[in-house]
Amino acid sequence: MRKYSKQTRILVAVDCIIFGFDGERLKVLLIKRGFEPEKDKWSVMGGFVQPDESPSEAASRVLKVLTGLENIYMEQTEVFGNIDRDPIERTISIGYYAFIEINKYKTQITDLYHAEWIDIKEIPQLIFDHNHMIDVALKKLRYKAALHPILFELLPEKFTVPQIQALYEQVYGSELDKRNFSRKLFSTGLLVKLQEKDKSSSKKGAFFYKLNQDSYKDNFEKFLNFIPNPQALLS
Amino acid sequence: MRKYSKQTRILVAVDCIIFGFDGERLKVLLIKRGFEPEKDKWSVMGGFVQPDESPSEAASRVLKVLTGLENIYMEQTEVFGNIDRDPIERTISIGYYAFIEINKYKTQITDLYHAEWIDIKEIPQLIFDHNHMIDVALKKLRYKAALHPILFELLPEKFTVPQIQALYEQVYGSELDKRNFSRKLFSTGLLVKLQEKDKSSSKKGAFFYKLNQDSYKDNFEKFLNFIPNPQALLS
DNA sequence: TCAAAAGTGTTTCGTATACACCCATGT
DNA sequence: ACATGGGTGTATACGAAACACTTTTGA
Repeated sequence: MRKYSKQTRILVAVDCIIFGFDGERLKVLLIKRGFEPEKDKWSVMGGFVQPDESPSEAASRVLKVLTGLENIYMEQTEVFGNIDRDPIERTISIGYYAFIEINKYKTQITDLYHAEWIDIKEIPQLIFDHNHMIDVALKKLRYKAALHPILFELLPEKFTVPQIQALYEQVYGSELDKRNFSRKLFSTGLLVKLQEKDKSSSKKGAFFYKLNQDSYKDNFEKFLNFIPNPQALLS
Repeated sequence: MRKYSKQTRILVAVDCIIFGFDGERLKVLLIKRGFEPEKDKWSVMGGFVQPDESPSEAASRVLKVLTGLENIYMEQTEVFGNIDRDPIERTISIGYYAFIEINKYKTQITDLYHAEWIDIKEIPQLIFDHNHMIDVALKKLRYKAALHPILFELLPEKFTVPQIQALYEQVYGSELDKRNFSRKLFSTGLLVKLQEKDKSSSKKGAFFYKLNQDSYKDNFEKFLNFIPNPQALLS
C-alpha cells in the first residue's frame, strides 16, 4: 500500500508531569535542561515519540530514564499543539502525569538531568508552555482525586492517616476536619490497619495502614451525583 | 535556529465523534468513506492536522466541513497512538467529541460524505480503531454528564422537560423517576420557563424551557464529593 | 369519556457537616 | 506534669430516593 503522500508529518513529543509527596509537601519533578534550546532553563521531562513506540510507551520510557521507575500509574492530560509552542520547530506534545512515591526515586540519577523536586507552590518559570502543562495536570489531579482514591499512588506502602490527610490538604490547598476525614476514609473500606506505629512525627505515634489492594481496584472508578446511581451506570 | 534534525516526524490526525439527539435517540454521525484506504467502510470523520493549524483548529475544521457548523462545543477525548493503528502509515490520532443539535445539521451536506446519524446502540463495525474511539467518547460523555450540565448542548434552544429526561435516559441506558429528575433539574436554576407548549408528543402539551445562559456558564464546572467543598476548590 | 402524557408533594433515610474532648508518650 | 499530636462520638441538617395521584386535552 502507498502512503498518505501529500500530508505533512509533525514532531510528536510527550511531556511528563511527575508528582511526588514527601510527607509534607506536594512536589513536581523538574529538570534543568543540559541541552539546547533553552539550555539551563527549567522544564518538565519529555521526549520525542519514536517510530517503534506508542505515546504511552514513550511516556513510560521518559519516566524510567529520569527516575529509574517502571510500572508507575500514568495518565494523559491533554494535547498541547499550538503551532508556535516550540520556537525551534513545530512540535505537538502529549501531556502525561504520573504519581510516584518520592522515596522510591533514586537520587543518584538526579545529577544526570539536574532533576529536582520543586514544591508545587514554588514552580519557577519554565520553558515553552510547560507552566501551563503543570497547571492542566494539577487541575486534572484535583478533579480526579476528589472522586477517586488516586492519591494513594503518592504514598509509600505503609502510611498513616495524618499523612494522607496532609496530602489531601496539600492538593486542595485547604484544611480538612480530621474527624470527618478519617471517617470518610475508613468508610471506603480501602485501608488495612497494621500493628506498627510511626513515631517519627509525634510522641504517641500514629498507626500505619496499608491499602487493601482488592477493594482499591474495585473502588477506583466509583463516585457519585446528578444521576441517581452513576456507579452502576458508568461501569 | 536549527531543527531537531534526528527525530522522526509522524502523521497527526484528529477524529471527531459527533453526538446528536433527535428527541428520542442518542446518535453518532458516521461517514461511509469515499476514498482509500477502506473505501465504502464506515468510519468517524477525521482529517490530518495541517502545518498552519492546531489540533483543535483541525477538529473544528473537520466538523465544519462535515456539518457546516461552527462554534460547537468540542473537547479532546484522548490520543490514539498505537504504532499499527493505521495500516497504511503510522498515524497518531487525537480524539475529539462534539455535541450538536441534530436539527441544525444540514442534510444537503450529507451526501458529499455519505454521512448518517447512527443510533448509539447500532454502531456497525468501523475502520481502524474507530469503534474504540466511540467507546472512549461515550464513556467520557457519561462521566462528564453525570457531573456537569453538558447534555444541554445536544438540545435545541427550546426544549421540554420530558425531552431532557429522555436524553439522560438514552445516555445512561436506564429509566429515571420523572419527579426526582425534574426537581433536580429545576434546583440547578438553569431553566427558564416559556409560555409556549410543545404539543407534538402529547395532547396536554409540555412547556418549553430555555437555558439561563448566565447560570449555565456559572454552573458548568460545579459538582460534588469526597472533598467537603470541591466547587470552591477546583475553581 | 377515555387514553396518554404532563405535572406535582410528602415521607423516609442516609450521608455530610459541625463541633470538643480524651489518649498516649517523650521530655 | 505538660505539651504535642493521635484518635474518637454525637447531634443536626440537607439532599437523595421512593412512591401515586391529579390535570389537560385530542380523539
